[in-house]
Amino acid sequence: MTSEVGMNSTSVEEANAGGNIRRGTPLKKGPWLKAEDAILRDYVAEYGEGNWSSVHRRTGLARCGKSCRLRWSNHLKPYLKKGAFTQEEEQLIVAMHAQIGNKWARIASEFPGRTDNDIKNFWNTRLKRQRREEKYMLSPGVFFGEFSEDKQNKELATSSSANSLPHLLPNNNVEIPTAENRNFEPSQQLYPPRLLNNDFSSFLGTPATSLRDQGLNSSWNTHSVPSTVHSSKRTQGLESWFSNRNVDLSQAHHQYQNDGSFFTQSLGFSSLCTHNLTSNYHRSSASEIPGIQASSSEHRLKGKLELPSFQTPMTSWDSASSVPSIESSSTFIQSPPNEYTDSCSLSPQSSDLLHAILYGSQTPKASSSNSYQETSRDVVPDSCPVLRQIQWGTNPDAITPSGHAITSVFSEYTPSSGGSLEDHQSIAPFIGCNVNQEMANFTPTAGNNDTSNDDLFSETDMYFSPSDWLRDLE
DNA sequence: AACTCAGGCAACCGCAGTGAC
DNA sequence: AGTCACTGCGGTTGCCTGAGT
Repeated sequence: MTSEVGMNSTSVEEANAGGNIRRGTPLKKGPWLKAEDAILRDYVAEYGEGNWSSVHRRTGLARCGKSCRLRWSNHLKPYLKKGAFTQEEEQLIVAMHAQIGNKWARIASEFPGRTDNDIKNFWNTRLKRQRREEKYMLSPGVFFGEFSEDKQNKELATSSSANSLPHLLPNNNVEIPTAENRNFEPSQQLYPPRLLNNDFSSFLGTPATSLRDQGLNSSWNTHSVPSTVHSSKRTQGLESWFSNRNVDLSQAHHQYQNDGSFFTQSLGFSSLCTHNLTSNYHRSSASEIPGIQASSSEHRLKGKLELPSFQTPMTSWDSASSVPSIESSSTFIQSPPNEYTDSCSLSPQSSDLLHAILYGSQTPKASSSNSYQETSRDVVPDSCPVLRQIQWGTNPDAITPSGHAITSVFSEYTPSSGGSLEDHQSIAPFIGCNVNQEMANFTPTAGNNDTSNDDLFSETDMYFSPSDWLRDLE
């Protein structure tokens, strides 16, 4: 038979082979054959996209319309981008997910050539890893008896009930109806999500040493997320990671003591995590950390060197200061080094697009502006508005597409409610401005271990509240 | 070499939204 | 207003592959 789209019967039979499928018989499932792809391509060439349900009727292809649509949109469509996500893409995905959650199609719309399935798979891969870590971490006896079984169960239930990293989402229980319906505009919406907020406020307000001195020790250990990954992988991962970057942790630690925020940003850990890392790296100082047995420092080192995910288990959130940063972990997990990274020995993650956005001018740019911008320009297609806009954001002095300097854009969208200096300055650090004194003085207090998730954020939300932002952007 | 495990990916399923009738 | 078909989306599952033991 000759199909209506010009395919001969041989190709249709070939395509339907194996399933013993003819018209009127059950449709085929499973992997697509090349012959099936060819039929579908021909069909689309003839009739265009859409009317997927008629594919079977017109071509004899034993696939349901739904399957055809999926196959086309995910694999056969022209200009689809295959291969691994670039560092910039990863950062952007993380940032967008932090803002809008599991809106894969929405996120994918900002990635020309990428499908929602691609992005979803990418994210789920991360999620799986996190779940594993979570499971391991909550195993009785794995950690330090810090948490009661009740608490573990409760928190495990909490974390697993949400559709995705709920504890990471900036608006965990908050709808962002308007925000997700409008075009994603990084200049507005890449403002620090809650997890960034907490991370930021943690290191901003209180150096780890202070927290330690205050006896806030509960969360220290819980950051050491052991991994089910082979130890060889772990050590290879981070040890080489550090060595490749000539990261002098002793200097880093020293710098952290003097400027906790910078070091935390640079290393990509939340402050406590950072401190743990450095402390463990210097074994002699490992015992400084409450609850950590110096004798097991070697093992802990490996544990800590596990690639962290920002999807840190709830159990580690006893302190508001312990929320890992979104951009840091993604860097650790996903990001290979690049030129920009290597140009800043103490700032292995400073190459990150998000880092550039969030920390703006804080990171010195090698040879003024070109090194980074050229790099990003190379990877940012003109067809990707978000990435282009982010490029704008990397330079605090840059002019946005709307003709505003970043700082002025920031001012534009600063919530007017309260109209306070605090509101402005709360975001300021992310674009390289100074931090108000109130924030700098913020110190998480010990003894609120029973803090609920909401309470956990309450203090920092005073400073950063994406939902407030989005509401005020209305 | 066999086994295990994690990562990556493709595909399916179910639900919801939308437009035509 | 109700029904139906179509489409889009998000969640989930299963398969394949590579690395490690």
